[in-house]
Amino acid sequence: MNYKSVTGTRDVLPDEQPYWRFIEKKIYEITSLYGYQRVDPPVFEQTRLFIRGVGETTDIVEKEMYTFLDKGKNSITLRPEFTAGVMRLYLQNGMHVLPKPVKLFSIGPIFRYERPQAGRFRQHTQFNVEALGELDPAIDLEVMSIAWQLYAELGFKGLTFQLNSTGCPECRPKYIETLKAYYKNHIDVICDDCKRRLDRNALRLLDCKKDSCQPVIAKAPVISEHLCDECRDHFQTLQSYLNLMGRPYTINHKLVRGLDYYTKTVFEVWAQGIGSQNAVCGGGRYDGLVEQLGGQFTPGIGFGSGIERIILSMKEQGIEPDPILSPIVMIAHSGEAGRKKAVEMTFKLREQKMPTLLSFGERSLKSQLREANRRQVKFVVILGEREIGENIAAIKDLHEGKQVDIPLDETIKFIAEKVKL
RNA sequence: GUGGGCGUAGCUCAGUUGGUUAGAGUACCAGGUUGUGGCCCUGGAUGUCGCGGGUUCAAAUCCCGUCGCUCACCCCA
Repeated sequence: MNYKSVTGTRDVLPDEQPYWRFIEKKIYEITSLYGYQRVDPPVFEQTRLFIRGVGETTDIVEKEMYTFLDKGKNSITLRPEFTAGVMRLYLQNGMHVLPKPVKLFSIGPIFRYERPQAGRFRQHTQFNVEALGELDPAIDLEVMSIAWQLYAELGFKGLTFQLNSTGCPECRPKYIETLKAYYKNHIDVICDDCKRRLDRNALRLLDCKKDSCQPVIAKAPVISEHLCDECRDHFQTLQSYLNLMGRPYTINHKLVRGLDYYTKTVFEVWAQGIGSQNAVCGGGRYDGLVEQLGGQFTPGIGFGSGIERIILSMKEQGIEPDPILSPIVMIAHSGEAGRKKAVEMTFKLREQKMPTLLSFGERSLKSQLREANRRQVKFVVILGEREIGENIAAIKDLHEGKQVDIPLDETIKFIAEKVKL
């Protein structure tokens, strides 16, 4: 084999397409139900947008971006997430004059240079939702509900949100100091990774999976008990809304997200069947981001959901997507006149929106029938010497195993009626 | 970036302590029906045994290197 797909990328073959269609269809239905409009920012942006938007010290920016110089010597980066690009799109196109909240969604590929594993790829596809300009926790509920309803309508069972609040620039730094102080008293028992986290990204200390660190995490100060009044109110109101709607959720004190811009609400939806990953969906509130990128203060909340992970999880749970319609008629033929008639009839049937296949070349009727069977069509129209001579078509129903002769000029009508049934 | 497992036919895999022309299932093609699919029967085609080097009379098998895939860690959808 001379050429292979690049590490961490994958081919989506016909067998998997029904999943994609099914999911996309549900996304369109639900976003329009909630009043979200689609936007498509470009796949690449100026590198500095992501550095500023995602955060200089995040893993994504430090080691996972596909960054290159184009021929004009501009530093370009394939998007490692949607939010920064959507914020840029919002500002550049003056969308801040629209009635708030501005509610947007996107679907498209995301690129991160990571080691691939089950449920993780270097190119994956995200369904992304953003709501801008609204502080009311009801918008948090709305955004979370989009994710919820999508998975519910796809057929997922036993859904639960993982929920936490990461505070705001007011209360979070104070909490981080408290957390650091606590950890410094236990520095002799924590793992090397955690020692590094203590300096660089203290919130991630809580997410360590090493057994030896668990006792320390268990007794660590909890952020929800260190929130400022505003953040605590927001968090409590959101919980009351979730209770009202009967949406199950688990307060997860260890849930911190890897991007710098999150404030207040952070959440994930977990699923089975995606290897050691568990999130099909992750998101939260980012009230300072638009300002950070040069706009006016504009609160926002959103999430990203990985479609490949949704599909893996659907397969795991045995959820079948709606099938894609395949051709139901095939035209077989023999002899010069039959062949001509077959070409003509194929295209006429397609003009009538009848999904039709033409048998190509000069082959035995047996081999044409075999192909028809393999392609799972229901009807085969046979146009051979006998049929042409008698000005008829033989129509064989492969499911029933029955065959009838129909006058040539009535065959299209005959099939059209059969197919309707 | 770190660690484990694995690279044999289009696909899924077998290949015993190194030993003749490397196998099975499935898919594919043909015949069994000189105009009729599926099921069944018979036959056929298909491989640089990932790549490079080494050990040996002899390597798919052992050793080294390399590339790739995969799972996990970090992190994330």
